[in-house]
Amino acid sequence: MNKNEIKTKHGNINLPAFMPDATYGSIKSISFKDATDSGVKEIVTTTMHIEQNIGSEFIKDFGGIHKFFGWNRPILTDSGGWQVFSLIQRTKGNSKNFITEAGCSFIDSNNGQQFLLTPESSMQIQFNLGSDLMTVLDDPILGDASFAERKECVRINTVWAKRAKQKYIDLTPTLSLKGEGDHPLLGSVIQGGNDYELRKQSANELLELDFDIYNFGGLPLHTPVSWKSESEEGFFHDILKYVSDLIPDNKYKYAMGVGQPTDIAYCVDVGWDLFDTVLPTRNARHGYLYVSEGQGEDTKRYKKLSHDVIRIKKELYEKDDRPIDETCSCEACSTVSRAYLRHLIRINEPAGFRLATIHNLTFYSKWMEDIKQQ
RNA sequence: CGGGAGAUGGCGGAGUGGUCAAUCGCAACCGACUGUAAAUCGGUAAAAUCGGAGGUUCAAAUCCUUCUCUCCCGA
Repeated sequence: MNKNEIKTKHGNINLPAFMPDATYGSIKSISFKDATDSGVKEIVTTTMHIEQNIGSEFIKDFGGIHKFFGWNRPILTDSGGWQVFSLIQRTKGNSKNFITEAGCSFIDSNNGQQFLLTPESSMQIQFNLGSDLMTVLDDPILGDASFAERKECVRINTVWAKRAKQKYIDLTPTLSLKGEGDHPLLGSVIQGGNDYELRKQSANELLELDFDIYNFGGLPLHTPVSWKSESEEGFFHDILKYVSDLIPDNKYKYAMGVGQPTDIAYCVDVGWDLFDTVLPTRNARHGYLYVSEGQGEDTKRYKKLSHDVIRIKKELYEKDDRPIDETCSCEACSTVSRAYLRHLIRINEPAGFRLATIHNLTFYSKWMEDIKQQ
């Protein structure tokens, strides 16, 4: 096994790798051609959104998710666990959205029907799509949930992982006959919130089940008390190193939802191979751009790596005729001024979102190259 | 010319006798964003004595008179 790359039917993934999120089947505001031009080599998409909005049976009949997207590079599918978790978090009090050991039960907002997502059905959906890297249905929990809640989530999470793995084996008859690259790889998600012992328990239980990829799950979001506010970046970094150390080096390690460029650099340092986050794309739409050091406002550092940040909507850039980043050759930097991009984004013009997204993804691509050079 | 409606902060627009030196939204400025409820969310600042004049009242942006202007309908 070569830890520098992952073999898939749709090409090899060079590690470490950053994969932008194509949540509803699209990297928001750009085309896959734009993504390719920005250096994107692999993407993440979410099974739940595809299942609910298009239907994986349809995708299967159509010829698979790669054909449907017009993207023939690797695709990692998320299980839907996080999406349901997110749904439950934001509809607290709605007794129709809940999790039991059977699976995730929730109201499909598209048709009002009760929907049950199980470890088995999530796996089936991902096979229907023809994913390259799959994720077992997991049971996320916020870092600041009660210990009892987190413990129960870890228990269910392991039960589900076991069931998902069995389903995966059932659907992969040639599994024992061929090697990596001939069948999709399967990842499970380590949970446990902000408790080291629970993380260790979760990791150990999942390691017994022998997955190809081990994911760090449950980066807390949208909570009044998140890890960030409870403690400084130190804890965030510490637990990612701690969990990475629990996973043998012959396994691929995927830090879900990470993160800021400097956090990715840190995580690579402590052993993580795969990353995905919404930050470069969402921030682009909000006018938050990543640039080389010396080109912007605040400087962010990790060891020898550093970069600046620009909040393009600020008055400061009103008359700025320079490119976003003078050292960047992306479409945005080679065609428009900061002043013009500022104008486009301030009036919510899709063309502005597109250029900003192209720039940020180009930055992330370069950043991953810089990390490899370290 | 007749009939009707209206005039409130940069803009839109609440408010029809006291609790209105005036709600709210937009625009402005600043922040946040981490397996996307996110072209979203939060904060800050600033700005109107409520078209002009007169009157009623203890009290009016709110009622009355009149003037100015705008819009709609009909000649």
